[in-house]
Amino acid sequence: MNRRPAASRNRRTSALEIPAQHFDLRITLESGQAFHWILADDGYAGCIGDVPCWIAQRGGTLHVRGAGEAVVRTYFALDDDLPAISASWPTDPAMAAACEFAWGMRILRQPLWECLAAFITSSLKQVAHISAISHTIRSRWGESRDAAGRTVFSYPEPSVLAAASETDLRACGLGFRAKYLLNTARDISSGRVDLEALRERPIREARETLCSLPGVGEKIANCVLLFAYHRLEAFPIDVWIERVLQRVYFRRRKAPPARLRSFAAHHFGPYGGYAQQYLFHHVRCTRGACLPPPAKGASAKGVAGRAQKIR
DNA sequence: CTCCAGGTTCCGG
DNA sequence: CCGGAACATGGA
Repeated sequence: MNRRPAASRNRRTSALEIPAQHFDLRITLESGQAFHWILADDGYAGCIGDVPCWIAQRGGTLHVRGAGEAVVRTYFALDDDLPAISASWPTDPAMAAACEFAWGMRILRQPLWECLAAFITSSLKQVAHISAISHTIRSRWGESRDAAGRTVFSYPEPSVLAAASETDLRACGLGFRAKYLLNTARDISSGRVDLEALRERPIREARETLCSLPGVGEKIANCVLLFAYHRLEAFPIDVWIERVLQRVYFRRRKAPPARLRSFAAHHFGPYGGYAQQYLFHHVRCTRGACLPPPAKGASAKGVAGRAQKIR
């Protein structure tokens, strides 16, 4: 719906054009980093923090309405040297396949709070569910903005959600995550945790502080460190990445979590977070079909080994 | 109907 | 440190 003639949209001013090499807008916005961008014509509408905007990519050029060049370049990390980053990755077949599959994907620099909040709602949820929850929360408590003719919403401040009731949050489909989001919003708005101050802290300390927030464990902390703080060595291990590590790099489903963590930190290097996101996007899009078959007698409960329904 | 999803927390070996 | 169980919801 909402397909209207071009004349009804705000096109009196020409779009800002930004050259962007080694960049893929669609993959970047649909790889499970941010959850609020909506398809609008041949581009995406959404907010970069408080700034409503519409962005499309045609070849090596970004067409932007509503946001300035600096905001766009920072958010999409166009300053990252992607060829240099990918050159630092290990050269195994799985990594090479993911690199080719997702080439041009950038690690975003998202606003701290909205990234943290989105990932608190992410546990045991599919990406589509996380997006649905994000939109519900934004439309309920955020501020309405116009992005080149599309209505978009900012993410509500911590103080706003801190003043909401757990019942109202649960009504957004949050389930048991409602209490986590509410109590974390309270910790932020009360000042017990200062998200901005963590930018200056060593990654270990920042991770430890993030993990002190209710509903935030190591995985979500690493997602926030990577997708908001742009700590490119942060390596979130979710169910998909765990499968990749076990099946590709260990060849058996036995390595304990601590072993996976230390392996990832040493094997993927200072840009491990980028490598992780390429691997994640590839394995998720192929629903595990890109993984090697399980080692000999491994259980059939893995993705590729899932028994098909009989009849 | 069953299975699973970008996990965290709590609890006993 | 490790593995298990509980925790809600909705789509495939």
